[in-house]
Amino acid sequence: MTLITKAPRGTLDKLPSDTLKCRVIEENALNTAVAYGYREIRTPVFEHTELFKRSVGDTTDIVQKEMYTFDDKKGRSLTLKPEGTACVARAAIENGLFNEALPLKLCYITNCYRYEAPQSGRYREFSQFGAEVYGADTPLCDVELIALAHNIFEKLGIPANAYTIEINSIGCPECRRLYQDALKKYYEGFKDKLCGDCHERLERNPMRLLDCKNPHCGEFKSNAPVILDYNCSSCAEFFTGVKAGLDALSIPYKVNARIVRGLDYYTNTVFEFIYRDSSKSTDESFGLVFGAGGRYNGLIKELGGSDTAASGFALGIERLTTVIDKTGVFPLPQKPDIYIATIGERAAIFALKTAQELRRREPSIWAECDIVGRSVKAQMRFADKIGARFSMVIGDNELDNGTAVLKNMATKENKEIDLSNIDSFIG
RNA sequence: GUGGGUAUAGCGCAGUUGGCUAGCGCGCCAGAUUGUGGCUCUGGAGGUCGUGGGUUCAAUUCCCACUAUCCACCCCA
Repeated sequence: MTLITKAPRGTLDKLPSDTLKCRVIEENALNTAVAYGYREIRTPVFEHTELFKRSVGDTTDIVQKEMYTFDDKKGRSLTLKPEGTACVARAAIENGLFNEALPLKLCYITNCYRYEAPQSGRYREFSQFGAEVYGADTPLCDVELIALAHNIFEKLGIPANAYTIEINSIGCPECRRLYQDALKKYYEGFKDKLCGDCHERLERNPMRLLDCKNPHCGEFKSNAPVILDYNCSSCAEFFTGVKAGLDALSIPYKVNARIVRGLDYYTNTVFEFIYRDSSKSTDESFGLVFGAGGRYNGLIKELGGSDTAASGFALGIERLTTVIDKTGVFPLPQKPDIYIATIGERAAIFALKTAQELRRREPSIWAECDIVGRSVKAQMRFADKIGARFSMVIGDNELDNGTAVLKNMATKENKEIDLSNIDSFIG
């Protein structure tokens, strides 16, 4: 299999059984968000490259090596969106949405693109559900966001013990600067004992030192400075408020001081939803992050809007699908209500008309009939294969008599019905 | 980007110490006195044995490269 019959690396065909799962997740997330006052927004798949450099951060891996960037025919540099938050922020600023009643709550489902090495649960094209709140700089706002996610998981049937909500506060930019300095100073003491990756982290992104998986470097973690100790009094108070709010709603969470987000724009609250397969490993570090988010108060101003607080999260649809496959139960796919088997041209036309009429009367009725001219036997076999609940055979006899036999495929019960009265088909 | 595994029909797999028309299971299509499903039986369609080179009389099998895929790292939803 080569060339044109192979999907590009890192992409995924969503086959009928997959799209069904995606729809369950998407409809659930969207409908649940509505109950919290979120309204859906859709933005372009590509944006000016500069948007992501400014928002995600020039030094992040996403911007430095993972973006699908190209020049259009007029030489403008465009980039396929690597995440949703920056795009929504841009659209909100551009369209003056902050002039509406605040807080402004927006949600979206969108595909994202990152040029990374594909791996389990990681694709170059993936989709996210996201929710963002603007103009609410309070712990309760963050609590409500986490509550929304929690509610979505609950409605999807994911058991509460299958995942953890892990929260942390990385403070305001001032707290973080102090902390990073302290962390750097601490690790510089062991510089010659660190692994190669950690040497780079020390320079580029010191907070990443804490989740190095090299056991050698791990030895230094326990005594390393903890970011929560460096939160200033107002940031600490904010974080206390978040915890109190979650407690009040009886939403279980764990404080995990090692959570740092990869994107530059986060401030204060950060959190992750992590699936932990207990049968696979007892190691704390093992887990699939299927959703994450936090507060990003600086972003709107950074992009040229007025100073507006913001907070939000994103869920990975594909990752959520694997979590539900392992823990929850997807509803069974729908089956046809009736299959009309036919003999001869006259009956085929009659069946086509009848099926059409049934579907017009009752759009939820799924009616099928033969369109490939197969034998009655083959038609019945097909009806069975697709799981039709009822079947009937129409031939010249039935057309002349005006009656036919409706068969319940499961119980084999037969019932005579009047072909001239289409209502007798229903029920 | 780094390291390791894999690559034979739609799916899951055999196989050849290099050699006749490359097999099996499932699935798909059709038939079993011609107007009826699930079981059974029979038949059928479907494969450039990932791609390109090399060694050889001969390569799906050996060697090399490339590509894809999976796993781990980096990073992340």
